[in-house]
Amino acid sequence: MTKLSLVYQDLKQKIDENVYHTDELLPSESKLSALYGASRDTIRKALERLRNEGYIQSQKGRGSVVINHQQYVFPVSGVISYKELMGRLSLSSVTHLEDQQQVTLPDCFKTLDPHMKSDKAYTRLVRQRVVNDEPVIIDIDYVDPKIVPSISKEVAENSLYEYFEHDLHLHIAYAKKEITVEPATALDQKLLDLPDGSMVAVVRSVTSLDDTSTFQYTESRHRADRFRFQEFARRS
Amino acid sequence: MTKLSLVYQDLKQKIDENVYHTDELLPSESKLSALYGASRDTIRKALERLRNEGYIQSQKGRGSVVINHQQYVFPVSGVISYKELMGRLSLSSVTHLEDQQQVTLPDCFKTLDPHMKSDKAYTRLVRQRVVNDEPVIIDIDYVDPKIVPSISKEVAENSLYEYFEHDLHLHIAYAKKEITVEPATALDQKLLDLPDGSMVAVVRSVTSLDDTSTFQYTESRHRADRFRFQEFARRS
DNA sequence: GAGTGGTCTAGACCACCAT
DNA sequence: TGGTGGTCTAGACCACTCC
Repeated sequence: MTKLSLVYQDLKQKIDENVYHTDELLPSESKLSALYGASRDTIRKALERLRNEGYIQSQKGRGSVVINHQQYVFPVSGVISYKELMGRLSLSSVTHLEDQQQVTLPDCFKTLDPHMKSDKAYTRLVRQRVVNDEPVIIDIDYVDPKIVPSISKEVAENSLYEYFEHDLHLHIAYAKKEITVEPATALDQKLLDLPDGSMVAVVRSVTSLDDTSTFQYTESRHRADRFRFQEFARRS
Repeated sequence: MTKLSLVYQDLKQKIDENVYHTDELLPSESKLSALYGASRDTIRKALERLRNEGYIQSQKGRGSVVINHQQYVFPVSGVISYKELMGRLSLSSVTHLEDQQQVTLPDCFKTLDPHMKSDKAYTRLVRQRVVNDEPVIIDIDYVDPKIVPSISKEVAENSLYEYFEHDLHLHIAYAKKEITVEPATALDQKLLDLPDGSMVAVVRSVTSLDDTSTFQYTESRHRADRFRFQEFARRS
């Protein structure tokens, strides 16, 4: 753990637990510097992260104010696994692996990754996510078999990311995402229990590692009436 | 212009114009430092911005690689005005002011701002956005009249943000946003030319100033078939 | 005038990559 | 082994807010 992350984590936790509450000023940067035994620069880097995530707003000559930040709903941005998200939201859910086979990539990822290879073989997983006995999401993943040679049913029904990072020691770095609204397919209707003519919200992502190699394409199909994405953004 | 933004802007432009192309390494931090006459720390801050926006990926011991970053489509995050966006996409569009009156806030913003005042008067604008002779978005804005006393038809049909920042000297700082998919209302059907039973993608935002005061609530209603949001995200 | 955050600098040490 | 990015420090000056 770096000193930076320690300061960042601690401040975030204290804001979450209302040790510092909304509309209040944090201690000044020099006070935090003394408190944590870190240089002002290190403190400032921690504060910058909190600013970017919507925890605080800094004002020249005054200090850093705690913002009434959102309870998490479903973040658009953030490269986070379904399992991690369920944990943060304190929800429990069940995942069913519906299908696994070798295929080539569908064209629907072309807008996200114009240079994708459409002749290369990928491992395709179809998983259904059930919350409170209701199916709400279908995840269709395409994983590069050169990087991830095999995926067991247990892994698929628990967490791909845990497996990738913990067991395979892959360093997931970033993703490009896209949200659209589309007519439900026959598969959607079957697995999400939808009537004919329904719409679904589709989140497609292309995920890359540290070394910029793209290794996973995901299509996440949500029941439209359960879809709610939230986001914090700063004016640049 | 600070030195930091100069370096950042220049590097960004050079990546956009393929002076540095995809999968290539940027000059090292110490070389950039010499090139721009700036300290390594200033260079690093500029590179960090580029990392966060999906322009580069840095690798310890190697350097910073240019990532094949996305052509802009429609960013989810980012506090950006419709006019600015049309400029970036090189699209031209026409805005019609459909209605303006004093009202109280509707409840639909409660999930974004639980502490909103539902008894306070706001200026409500209804605007229709037309691209290529087709209506694609309805924007419904609620603006705090204590901060923005009046809005002319010219301003409403050009750009609210230009007016807020340029003329009123307001410092727009951040926004919370939410995306949902909802049935089209009668107004949607009329202004977006939609058949009965259609769905629309709705982006609601709550926008705040420098001093953390909330001054604008926006409901942006998109034709579902024209809705495509893109986003870059990093694993934290 | 005292205190605050914003910008910028110069220097140090480390872990990692390439050769 | 030399060069790279990652972390951390100490100090300087500025613009701003608040009293």
